[in-house]
Amino acid sequence: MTDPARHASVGIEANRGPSAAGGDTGVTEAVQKTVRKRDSAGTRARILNVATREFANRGYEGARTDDIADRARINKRMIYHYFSSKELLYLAVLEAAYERARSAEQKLDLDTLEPIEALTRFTEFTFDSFVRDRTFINLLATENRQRAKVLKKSARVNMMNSPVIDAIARIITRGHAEGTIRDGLDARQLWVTIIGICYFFFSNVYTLSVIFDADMESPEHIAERRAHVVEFVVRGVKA
Amino acid sequence: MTDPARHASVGIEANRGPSAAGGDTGVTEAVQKTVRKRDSAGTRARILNVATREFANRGYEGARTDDIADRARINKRMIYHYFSSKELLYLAVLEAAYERARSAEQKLDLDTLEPIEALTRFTEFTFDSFVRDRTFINLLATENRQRAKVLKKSARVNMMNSPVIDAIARIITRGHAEGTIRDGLDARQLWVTIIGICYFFFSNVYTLSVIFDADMESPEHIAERRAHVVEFVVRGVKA
Amino acid sequence: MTDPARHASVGIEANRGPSAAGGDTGVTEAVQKTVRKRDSAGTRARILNVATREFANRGYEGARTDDIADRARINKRMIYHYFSSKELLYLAVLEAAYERARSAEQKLDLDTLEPIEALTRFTEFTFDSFVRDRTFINLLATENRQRAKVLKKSARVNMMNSPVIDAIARIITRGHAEGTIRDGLDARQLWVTIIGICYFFFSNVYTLSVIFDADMESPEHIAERRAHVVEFVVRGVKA
Amino acid sequence: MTDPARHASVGIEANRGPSAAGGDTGVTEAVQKTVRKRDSAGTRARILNVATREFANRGYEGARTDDIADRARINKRMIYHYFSSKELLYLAVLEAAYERARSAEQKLDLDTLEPIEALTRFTEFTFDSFVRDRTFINLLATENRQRAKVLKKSARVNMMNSPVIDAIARIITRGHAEGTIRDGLDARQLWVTIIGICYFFFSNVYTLSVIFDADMESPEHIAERRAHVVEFVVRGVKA
DNA sequence: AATGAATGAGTATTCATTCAT
DNA sequence: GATGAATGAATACTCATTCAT
Repeated sequence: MTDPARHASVGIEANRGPSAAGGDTGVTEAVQKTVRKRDSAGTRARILNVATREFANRGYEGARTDDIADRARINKRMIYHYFSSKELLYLAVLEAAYERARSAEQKLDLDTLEPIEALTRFTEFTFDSFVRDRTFINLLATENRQRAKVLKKSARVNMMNSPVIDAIARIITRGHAEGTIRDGLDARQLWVTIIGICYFFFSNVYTLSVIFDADMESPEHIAERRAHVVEFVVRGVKA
Repeated sequence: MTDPARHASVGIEANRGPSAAGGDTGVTEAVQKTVRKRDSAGTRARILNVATREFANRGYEGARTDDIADRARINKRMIYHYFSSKELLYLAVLEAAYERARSAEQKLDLDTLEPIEALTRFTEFTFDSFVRDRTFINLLATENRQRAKVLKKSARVNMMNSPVIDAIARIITRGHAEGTIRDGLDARQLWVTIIGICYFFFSNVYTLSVIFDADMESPEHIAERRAHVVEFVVRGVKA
Repeated sequence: MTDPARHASVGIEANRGPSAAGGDTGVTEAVQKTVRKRDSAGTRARILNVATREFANRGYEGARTDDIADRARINKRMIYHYFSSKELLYLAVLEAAYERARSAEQKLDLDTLEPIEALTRFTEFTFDSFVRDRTFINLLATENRQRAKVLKKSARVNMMNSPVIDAIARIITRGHAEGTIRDGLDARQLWVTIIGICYFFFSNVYTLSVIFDADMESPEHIAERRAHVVEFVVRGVKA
Repeated sequence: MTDPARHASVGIEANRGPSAAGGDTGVTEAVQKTVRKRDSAGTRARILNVATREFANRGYEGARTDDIADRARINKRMIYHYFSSKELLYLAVLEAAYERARSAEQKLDLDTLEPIEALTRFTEFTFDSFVRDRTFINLLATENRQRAKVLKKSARVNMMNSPVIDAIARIITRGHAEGTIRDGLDARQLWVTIIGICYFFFSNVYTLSVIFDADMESPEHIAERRAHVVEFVVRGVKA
C-alpha cells in the first residue's frame, strides 16, 4: 500500500492474466519475491493468476486450494481472506476471464474495415486467440459441466459480450447495404457460429488427436485448420 | 447363462445406452428388478449405464463410485469385479459412447442422397443428436480436460470415425463432379466444421444462456439455431 | 479317487512342499493341468502349496485368498470347502511346515556320528536348510508377530520338536562321557542356540544387507557366515 | 515456537521412544494433554511414538492409520501433514528405532573393560535390551518380511551400526594381543552371532512357548537362557 | 496482513466370506 | 465337487475450511 512502483507492476500482472495452452502462465510471481509482506493487491493478484491456471488445467473439482496456495507462495488462509471460498475464487477467475476476452475483442476496430475483411479479421482473431491460450476454453468447459451454476451468480458477466455482437451487427448492415454480405444473417447467430467453428477444434483437440491418430496441435494441422475455417466463414456470409 | 430370453433383453438394454440431456436416462433398470441375482450381463450393463450418466453429468473426478453403485443398485464391489477401476469403467463408458455415435451415423445412408442434400441431412442429424442427448458432449468435455489421458489407452476408439468421413469424401467427390460442391474442401476438415458448428452451441448452452440472459435450450432458440446452422453449412460448401 | 498313479504324484507333491528362498516353489501344479476335475486330494494339496508360498512371502495379513485361489487355479470357494477359513488354512500351512522340518531332521542320523561331528553336522544341516528355503523362517516371523495366536490352536505341533532335542541330549551325554563336550550344556538351550545362530542371519538378511550395504545373500557372504557359525558352535560346546 | 520449556519436554519425549515388550509404551502422551493445540513438535512426537508401538505390534500391513490417529489423540489428517504417507511414517519409525539402538550401544564404554569382560557386557546388554523391549525385533521382523523395501529408501540408516562393530574389532585386537581371545574372529561376524544368539529366543518366544508348552517369557526361563547365552559366547571367543 | 496447525466428512479401493447354481 | 456372482465392513488417503497466534 506504499510503493506506487510496485502497484504499477501488479496492475500489469493482473491485466495480463494466464496464457500458454496448458503450461506455466509465465506471470511475474518470481519478481514479487523480494518485496512481499503486506502487499495486499499483489497477493490477491497472485492468487487469482495461479487459480486461473489451476481451474483451467484441472477443472473446478480438480483444482486444489492447497496447490493454489503453494504455487502462489501464500498461506492457504489468504485465499479465504481475499475470496471467502473456493467457489467465489473460481467466480472471480471466471469474471476476470470474460473481462479479458471482452477487452481484447474491443481492440479489434472492426468498424474501420470492409465487411468481409472485418469478419475475416474477427474469425482469425478468434482462432488465433485459442492458439495462444486455451485457458478460457477450459474454464468454459468446466463451467458448462456444472450448468453455469457459478456463473449464474455473477452480477458482472451478464451481457458483457454485446459490444462485439453490436459490431458484428454493424458489419452485417454495412455489408448488406453494399451487397457483399448475404441476407438472413443474425449477428448473434453469426457470432456463435464463428466462435463455434474455431472453438470445437481447440476444445476437443486431444480427443481429435486420438481418433485421427495425429498431433492436431502441430503448426501444420493448425495452419490447415485456420485456412479452412476462414474460407468457410467467408463463404457462409457472402452474398 | 442358460435363458436366451434374458440374454436378449440384456442385449437391447446394452444397445440403447443412456439418453436425455442431463437427467435420468430412464433405462430399464427397474425392469430388471424381478430377475436379478446372478445376472452377470445385466449387472454389467446396469453399471455401465449408470456410470455413463454420472460421468457425463459430473465429470470423471466429480463422479462417485459410491453413487454409481447405489444408483445401479449393486454392491460397490461389483464395479471392481467387472471393470477393475474407476478409470477403466470410465474408459468403457467412453468406448461405448463412441461406438454408439458411430453406429448411429452409419444408419444415415448418405450415399443415396444428392450431395447438398446429404450434407444437409448429416448436419441436421448431428444437430438433432445433440438436442436429444448431450451425454457424448459432456464425456468429451471431461476427457479433453484431462487431455485424453484415458482415451489414449483405448485400443478400440482409434479411427472409429473414418466411415462417416469416407462418406463425406464421397459426397464431396460427387458434388464436385456434378458442379454443386465447391473446390478445396477436405472431408476431414468439413467433418470437424459441421460437428463444431453444431457442437459449440450445445457444449456451451449454459454459459451462453447466462451471457445472453435467455434459456437457449428453449424450442424456439433451438429451432432458430438449427436453421442458421444448416443454411450456413450449405452456403459454406456450395460451388 | 480312482487313479492310483495320480494319487502317488499328489503324495509326493504334498511332501515336497515349497522351497526356494522367495520365488516360485516350483511345485507340480502344471502337471495336474491335464487331469483335474474332481481330484479332491490334488486340489487340497495345490491349495496348501500355494498358500504356503503366499503366507511365507506376504505374511498372514498380506496373503490374499483371491491370489491363493488364482495361483492354485481353483475356485475361491474351494478354499472354504477344504479349509473352512483363511485362518485354518494358515494353520494347516504352519502344521505342514513343522511336519516337514521335523521329518527332515529325523533323516540326520546323528547317533552314528562322533559328538562334535554330530553337532557340526546338525549346525550345517540347519544352516543349509535356511540357504535352500526360507519359507519356515517367514512363517515363524508371521506367527510370532501375532504371538502364536494360531499355532496355539494346533493340537499337532505340540512337542513335535522333541526327537531332535532328544538326539542332542544323547550327543551331549556321549560327548560328556568321552570328554569331548563340556559341562553344563542343556540340550534344549543348545538346540535354541544352534538354530538361533543360523536363523538370525537369514531372518534378517534384508536389513543386514542394507546396514552393511552389501548383498548378504551372495554365495561369498553365505560361505563366510557358514564357516564362522560352525566354528563358533564347536568352540561353544567343546570341553 | 516460542516457549523453550515446551521444547525441552518434547525433546525428552522424542528421545525416550516406546518401550515395553508389546504392551503400552507408557509414554508421556497423557502429560501433554494440558498443553496441546498448536504444539507441532509434540504432535509429531506423539504420532511417532504411537506408530512405533502399532507397527511393532501389528506389522506394517496390520497397523491402521486410523488406530494410530485415535491413540495419539490427533486428527488422522495430521499423520499426512507430518509424515506424508503410512510408508514414510513407518520409515521414520524404523530410523528412530535404529537411532535409539545405536545411541544406547554407544553408552556401553566397552573400551575400558577387559576383552572377555567387554564381550560379556555387550552380550548381556544385548540380551537385556530385548528383555525390556521387543519393539525393535518386531520392526525388523516386519521389515524383513517385505525384504527391507522401505529401509532401503533410508539415507540415514546406512552404516549406522559401525561404531559398535568398530568397538568389537578393537576388543578382538586387544584380546588377541594379550592372548585371551582366539584367532580367526571377524568383528562383523561376531556382532551378528552375539545379536543372533540373543535375538532368536526373543523373536520366536511365542512359537517356542507353544512347542515347549511353557511360558518362555517367565523370569526363570529368561534367566536360564541368559546364563547359557553368556557362557556360550565366552566359550566361543576364548583363546 | 499473515501463518501453519488442526479438523471431519469423504473417496477410491480391498478383502474374507457367502449365495445360487 | 465345483463355479462365479454378490456382499458389507474396512482401509489408506484427501479436501475445503477454520483455529490460534
